[in-house]
Amino acid sequence: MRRQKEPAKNISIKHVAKLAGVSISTVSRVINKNSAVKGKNRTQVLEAVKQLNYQPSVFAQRLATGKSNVVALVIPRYEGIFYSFYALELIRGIGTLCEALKLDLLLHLTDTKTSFNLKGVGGIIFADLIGNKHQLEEALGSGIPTIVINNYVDHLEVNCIAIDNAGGAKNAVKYLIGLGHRLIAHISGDLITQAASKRLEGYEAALKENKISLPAEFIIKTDYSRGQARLAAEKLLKLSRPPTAIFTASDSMALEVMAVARELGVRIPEDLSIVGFDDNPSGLYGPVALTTVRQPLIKMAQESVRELSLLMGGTKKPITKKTILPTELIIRESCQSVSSSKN
Amino acid sequence: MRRQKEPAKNISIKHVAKLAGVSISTVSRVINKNSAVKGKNRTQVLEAVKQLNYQPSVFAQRLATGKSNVVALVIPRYEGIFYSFYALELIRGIGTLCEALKLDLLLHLTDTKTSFNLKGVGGIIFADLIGNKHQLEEALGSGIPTIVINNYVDHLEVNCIAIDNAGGAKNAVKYLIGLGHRLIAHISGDLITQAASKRLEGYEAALKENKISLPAEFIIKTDYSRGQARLAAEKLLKLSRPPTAIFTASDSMALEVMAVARELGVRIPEDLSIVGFDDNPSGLYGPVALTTVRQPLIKMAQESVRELSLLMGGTKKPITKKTILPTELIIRESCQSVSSSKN
DNA sequence: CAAAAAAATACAATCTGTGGTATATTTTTT
DNA sequence: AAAAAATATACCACAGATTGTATTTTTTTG
Repeated sequence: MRRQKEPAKNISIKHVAKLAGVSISTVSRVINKNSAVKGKNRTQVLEAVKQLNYQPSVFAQRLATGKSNVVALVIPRYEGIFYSFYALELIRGIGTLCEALKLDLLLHLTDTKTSFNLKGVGGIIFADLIGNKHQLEEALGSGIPTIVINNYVDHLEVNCIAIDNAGGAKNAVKYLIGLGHRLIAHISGDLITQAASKRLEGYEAALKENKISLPAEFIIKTDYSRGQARLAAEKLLKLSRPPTAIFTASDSMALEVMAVARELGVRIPEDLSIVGFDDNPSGLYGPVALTTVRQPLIKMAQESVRELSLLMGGTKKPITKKTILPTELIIRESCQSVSSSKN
Repeated sequence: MRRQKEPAKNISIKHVAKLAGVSISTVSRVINKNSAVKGKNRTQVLEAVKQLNYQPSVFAQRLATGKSNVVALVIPRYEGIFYSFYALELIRGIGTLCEALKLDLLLHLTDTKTSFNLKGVGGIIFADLIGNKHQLEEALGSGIPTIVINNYVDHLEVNCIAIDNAGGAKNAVKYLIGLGHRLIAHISGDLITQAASKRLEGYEAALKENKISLPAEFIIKTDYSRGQARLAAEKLLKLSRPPTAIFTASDSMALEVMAVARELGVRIPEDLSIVGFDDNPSGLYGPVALTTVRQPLIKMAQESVRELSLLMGGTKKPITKKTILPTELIIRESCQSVSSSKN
């Protein structure tokens, strides 16, 4: 168990300059623009840098240039395994690209009441705007390059990348219709979230397009929680004329529906088809693998960093860019065509 | 869609000083030590600060003081839902406390080959040392306060906080023994990880303490993956004299064992008791809730930030502190006493 | 009330870089 | 060979704070 010795006094650009026998500014030039300094001086500087193991102070650099290569990711502090997967997927995507682009990633967990400071941050990514619209406005007001992901923001001049929730939902329901289902119920998420309301929208659009009209009780609004999903499932399955298929606004709710069905002796997919949304790996662990709508999380994450780094680069004129990424229907075992369901 | 106007030129300490009619250093003193400046000057400075909405530049501060309040969390870049939960739990714990202590949290995803820079970082938390021992040594060499969590490091002078994997495993197995089980198998994780080898150790200790000796085939070593867990489960359950209980080194493997059991018609808990490790919420979603060993992730996370901030405070003498946190056995539905298992 | 002590404040150096400009040096052109 | 152009480097003024020291102001005290 050796004790680490105190590190020698920090070596600054001065020491390098002295050792190399050139001026400070020459060292600075060598380090920054490769072009300016050439020949013997350049070699000597590089040699000195290596010999002293010199690393410029980021703080001095940022102070001098006024630029920061720190990206702040602002993301809700929710709990739960489904959210964990989602959040970490985003973080991995963003983190990986930040690393590639030599950006530092600062993490900022928020809830509705956190007021944060953006001091020293060069760019901001808002994931999942929750009740914190004012934070976004503050960020925009500060002039720091900002981008919003997983929310389509149309009333503010800010780049955003969202997922085609409506389209994904519509496709899912069309798939069920294609299997012959007509009695298709929907368990929605919390409609104050954009995702949930768009998914409901997509569900309704698919029905309308196919001229299917259903009783109001076929749509049940929840807050995304397991508890409410359970209640919804029970209500639907005990209907005198129950649905033959249920589309839920999230995988977690779909799994809960499966659990309820199991308890009530309703077989999946023979008696009931289920489609979820998110493509959470949990959907694979049960007795019946869940058919679901996959969202391109990693792609969204990486795209956001790419766009942000462009904004941070600064020279570009800030054309506000709104992106919507397509989803993909992942067909597994939880759906069956209605004709074969009488087995 | 309003366009944000360019923010006014940054206001620095100078402007405040001028407006308040005092010197720059007086302003600085007001902002930092509350004591020095009093009376009218103090009031005027505070007034000016508010009026100009002055916020000191972190870079200048760090440059001047040589101190940084940035904490870097170095954590593996693994994927998968079980890891996601674990990692996000840690991140939430650390992030929350960082916020409380006014520390910035920098995230650093690593794999064995990433070489990272610790420039401008005031403290480092290593979570789950993977193949990156050299990174840890680099950190220690740099003199930056460092702490390791979820690994017990005894050969280096560094604070660490780990979980009592051996004790947790031992308790779990003792619980099974208490239920009357004697044929208890273990599916281990990747033994190059400390957690897995300690869990195996605890399993063996519990058996030894109760003078139970079992054939070698009752211990199966895996890499934590679902695939290998499946193979292990199949091998165990097809034994001529199969185990009546299985203790796995992780919940994910326990769930896989459950799936295999279901396929083979082995009832849980009637025919087979299962205990996992981790207390991952996924364990709650299946038909039978999993009995498991809970690790105090949040506590570990928060403790690490608390210790680190002390180290970063600096004045303290660096007494190396090694902490081991206890686990808790969470009893749910996946175990049954051996006598009642003949039903 | 003046002198001494204490407190408050201003000045200037420092932290470590960047970047514009002036000067010195080399290269190219005529 | 001289003039013009291009290039390399040094010098210096920043960036925005902190902090030790000198100085001024205030308070205390004999």
